[in-house]
Amino acid sequence: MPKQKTNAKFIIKQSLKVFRNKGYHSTSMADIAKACGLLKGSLYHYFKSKESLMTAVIEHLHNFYKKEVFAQAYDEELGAKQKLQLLIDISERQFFSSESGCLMGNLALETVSTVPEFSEKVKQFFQDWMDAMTHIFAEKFPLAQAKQLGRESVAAIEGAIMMMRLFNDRQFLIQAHQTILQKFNQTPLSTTNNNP
Amino acid sequence: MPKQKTNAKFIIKQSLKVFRNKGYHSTSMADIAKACGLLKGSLYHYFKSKESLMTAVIEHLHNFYKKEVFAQAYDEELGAKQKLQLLIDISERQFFSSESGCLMGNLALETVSTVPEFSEKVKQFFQDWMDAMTHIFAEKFPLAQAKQLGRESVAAIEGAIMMMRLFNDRQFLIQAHQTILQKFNQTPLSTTNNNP
Amino acid sequence: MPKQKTNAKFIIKQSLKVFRNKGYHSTSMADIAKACGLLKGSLYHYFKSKESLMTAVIEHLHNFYKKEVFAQAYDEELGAKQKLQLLIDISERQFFSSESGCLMGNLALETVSTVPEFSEKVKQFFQDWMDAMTHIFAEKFPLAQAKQLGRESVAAIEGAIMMMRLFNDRQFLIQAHQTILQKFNQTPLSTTNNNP
Amino acid sequence: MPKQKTNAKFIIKQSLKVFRNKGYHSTSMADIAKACGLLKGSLYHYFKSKESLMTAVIEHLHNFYKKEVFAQAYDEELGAKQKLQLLIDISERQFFSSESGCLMGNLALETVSTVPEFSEKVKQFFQDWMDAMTHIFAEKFPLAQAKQLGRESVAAIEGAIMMMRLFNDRQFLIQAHQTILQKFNQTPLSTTNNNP
DNA sequence: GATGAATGAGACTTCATTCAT
DNA sequence: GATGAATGAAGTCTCATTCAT
Repeated sequence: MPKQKTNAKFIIKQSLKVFRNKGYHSTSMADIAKACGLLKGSLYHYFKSKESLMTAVIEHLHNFYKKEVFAQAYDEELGAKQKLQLLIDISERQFFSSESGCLMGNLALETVSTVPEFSEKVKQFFQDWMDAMTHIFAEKFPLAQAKQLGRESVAAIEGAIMMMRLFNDRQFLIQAHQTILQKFNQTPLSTTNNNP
Repeated sequence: MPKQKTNAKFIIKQSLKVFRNKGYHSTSMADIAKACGLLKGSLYHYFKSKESLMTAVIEHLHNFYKKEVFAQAYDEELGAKQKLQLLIDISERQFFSSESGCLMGNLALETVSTVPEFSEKVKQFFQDWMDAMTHIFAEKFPLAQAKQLGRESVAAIEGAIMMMRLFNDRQFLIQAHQTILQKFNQTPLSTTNNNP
Repeated sequence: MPKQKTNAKFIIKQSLKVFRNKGYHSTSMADIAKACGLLKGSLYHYFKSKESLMTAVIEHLHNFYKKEVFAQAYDEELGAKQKLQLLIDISERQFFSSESGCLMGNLALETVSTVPEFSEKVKQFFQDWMDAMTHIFAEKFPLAQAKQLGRESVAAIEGAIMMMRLFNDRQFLIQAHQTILQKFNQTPLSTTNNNP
Repeated sequence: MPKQKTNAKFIIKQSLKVFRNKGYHSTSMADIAKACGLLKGSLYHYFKSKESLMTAVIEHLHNFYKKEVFAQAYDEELGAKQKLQLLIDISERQFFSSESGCLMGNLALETVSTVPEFSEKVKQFFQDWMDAMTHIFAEKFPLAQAKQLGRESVAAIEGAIMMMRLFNDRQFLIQAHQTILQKFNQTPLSTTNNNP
């Protein structure tokens, strides 16, 4: 039975929820402290600033996705279609489990012009995600097309999450995922396609 | 002879730029004042609060899109495909002209959980946009499918704008628009099997 | 038919009402302008500052009381008791006609330590009032006692007006006035009172 | 070993002095902070707003009077006259010790039309005071008359404090108290004619 | 390690006052 | 004389951060 003692990991996990829900600027250190059952001052034993806490949260989340989600794309025991389905299932579960959308997407829009340090990390996250998708599509499609599909898929998912949250309607994300699967099932663009 | 003094419209236009770039919470009234060549206090001659200024900005932008963009979808002198192309061209020009993405999308994520008043207005904006897209698709596709396509198109565009801004790469939006056009050219799902 | 045109007198009269109701510090120039049907800036054609406007209001009210109220105390065609009754009747009517108590009393408490210029004028007002009461009592009582009664009467009336306003109960003032009349009807303190 | 740090009680006591002297609206949080040896922001650790601080001050003062002053009226080991004398002595000492009059009276006039929340509390204070006076008078006078005397006494004291402060002359309050004692020594109005 | 008092910069907002029109 | 835009100082309040206990 693990003791639920306060430590950096616990603070990160609680912060993640608060940041994802309220955004970076609207979240106060007091909000986070409350979510952790601490007082404001205590947070500074673990993180030297709000910004460094946010950075830790970003990295935690990025690592989580790398291990739990993107890694599936490189599990060569599975077929491409299986992998795609798996990625979609896992991330759908993630985004459904919180009502607050995607922290990385939220951050992308909120801090791109105010906290460039975050942008770099958020870009890396999305790059990894697009690479994973590209890798899957590349098993069936030419690389250039696979890249397009990877980029487009991630963008479509993020757009869908935005609309899902705004309208409180999960159908947006479900639909986006279905469309991605359909695209995978399309015939690749053949570069040479003039048969009788 | 044009009036010289600052007026509400000018403040709205300047605010739009600042809000779109920095977000709502990170933009101070001093930022806006500077962008308008005024001092903080002077803004309160025109808007009684930061929130009411933001509301005016939202409404201004919504009206602009209604008149200049969405209206094209209902111009029955044009064919559906022409209309779709027109919508895409106009909004692409809009989103390219600012480096800051889409204010409505930014707001959607930033304020959905902190300023519900804005969310309502942002929702109306996206609903109008989706309706316009749906109206175009409905000329070729069954209504249910047209609705899906309308929702998906708007979501995809917003996702693409997010990525475009983050990666500073217009290709995301261009690609999203191309995909929408391709979808329009697809064969509709036939709801009726064509047996004798 | 006198034209109700804006002039200093009109502004003074409107200001009096607003100041009496809201107090000096809580009344803004915009409040006064609205009560006069003007805009803020226009007030400065008539008074160079809020303080000078307040001063004019004090002087106006002081003059009004001198002429319409205190003067009765020196109308030697009337008997002392008649004069007292008259003073009471007139001032009761004044204080009943507004729901906002006594401007001078309000000012006395609100600005005594923040705007000494007002205090001096307010003191003169109350001094004139006490002198008038003293003058009446002096027709029946020895001067020292008359002075006491004059001071006490004015104080009691002001206290009653305070309570009247707070509790919205005119009985306080009515009762204070009755008590003053009773005091007048008492036998004077005889300085030599050792009769068998 | 007494705690060293500032605490809410200390802030309340310092605030009381400042509010009583300058009034509610003219007192800034910076004024209070200075009186407490703090900076503005620090006050908000103890009170969430200026209004809630003022409320705490009112309640503190009300409780003080209930325990230290009004309670004397209900100490049935004393005779009515003794009690009256005691009440007067204690409150006289209070009002002499500050040069700023009576906070409750000041507030009554300043905030009756601008901060209704305060008015309610101020009314309760004066009601308790009048009840205490009434209780004493009722030991000698019929209840209706005792009520009148109670109301009138409190009103007269407040009026006297106003004049005392304005003219910087303690004689006003001394005189008011003497008059109250004299009234107590009067013969009650007999409600029953004493015929056989 | 945890507290919570204290800080000080900066946010939104109000308002008396000025001045060009 | 009247306007209302503009000012700038000052007010209330928030918050990331520090630090003695």
